[in-house]
Amino acid sequence: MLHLNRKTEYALLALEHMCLKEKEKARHINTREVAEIYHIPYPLLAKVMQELSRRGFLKSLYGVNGGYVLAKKASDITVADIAQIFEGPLAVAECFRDAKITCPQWNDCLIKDPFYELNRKLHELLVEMTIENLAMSNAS
Amino acid sequence: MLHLNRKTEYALLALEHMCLKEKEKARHINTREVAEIYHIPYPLLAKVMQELSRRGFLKSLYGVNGGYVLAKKASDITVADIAQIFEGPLAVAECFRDAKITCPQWNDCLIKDPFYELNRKLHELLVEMTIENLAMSNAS
DNA sequence: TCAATATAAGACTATAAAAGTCCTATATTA
DNA sequence: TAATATAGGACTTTTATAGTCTTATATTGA
Ligand code: SF4
Ligand code: SF4
Repeated sequence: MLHLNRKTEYALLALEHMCLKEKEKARHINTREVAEIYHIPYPLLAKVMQELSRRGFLKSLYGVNGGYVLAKKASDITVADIAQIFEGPLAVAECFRDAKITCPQWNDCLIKDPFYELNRKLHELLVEMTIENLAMSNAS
Repeated sequence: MLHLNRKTEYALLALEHMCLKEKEKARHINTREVAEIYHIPYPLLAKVMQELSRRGFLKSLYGVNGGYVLAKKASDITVADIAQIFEGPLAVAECFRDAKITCPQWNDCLIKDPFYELNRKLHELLVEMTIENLAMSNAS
């Protein structure tokens, strides 16, 4: 239960990899390299990278020696941001996700207030997890 | 993202309802009553109640005036327990769910340690949420 | 110049999980 | 003994996730 999906994981792996290797290699990092190291299906990771680029988290470069670099500081990218892109808004219950309430239980719901609190706390946890923090726990 | 499923919600609604109404009504509470109040499809809620009974959270009584009563103290039933029944073990990433590691990223995974911490903290939050606590926030 | 390389984008398929339905059996009571 | 309520299993529908395929575009370097 409460599973994050693979695209989110692939995105976080790629971003953290770039945070750790970017300066060391002093060049763009391409999708194939990341896919091979972490055994991620290339076409799927490519989609993920494109989405990150479209959303302004990566800057892309075409052609030979092309690839991506981080477009933001690693400390300004959170797991909450990335998960939101690939899985939509954080919502322990569906009534926190949609603006319009469609849940038939809503009027008499006994759990929505405590669940809203849970949602808030969980969001805090995800915001605390920045790419920089993730990278620090794996720095050699 | 990080959605709890409907069966879990239905189970929690039913349990909390029973916690609040059990003493007041001094009798068993049946599935139809709960289904009607909260607008839950009856056959689906029936399944949920049966599962809760099988797992020892409810005691059942057949026949006319039959129904269910709580088999444990409300303070001893947590959201973690109930969600576990209907959605399996808490696992932010799949490698925390299965004993045998099948994830191709595992060896080089840069995120599993921080994710494990997240998983632990999230579990704490769910264990703190007992049926009694839920009921208190809705007591009139 | 042109072949190789790498990103960009959209359509498509397959698989799995969630949600809901249907049917039949069994125990209890008024 | 008819009505009521739990028990259990099979089944269908719907939705979300995961992965694939194809084509187009920009850049580089030989
Ligand atoms: S109103 Fe209650 S039952 Fe409906 S989605 Fe929100 S928390 Fe769940
Ligand atoms: S090893 Fe890493 S990528 Fe694989 S499931 Fe665990 S956290 Fe996710």
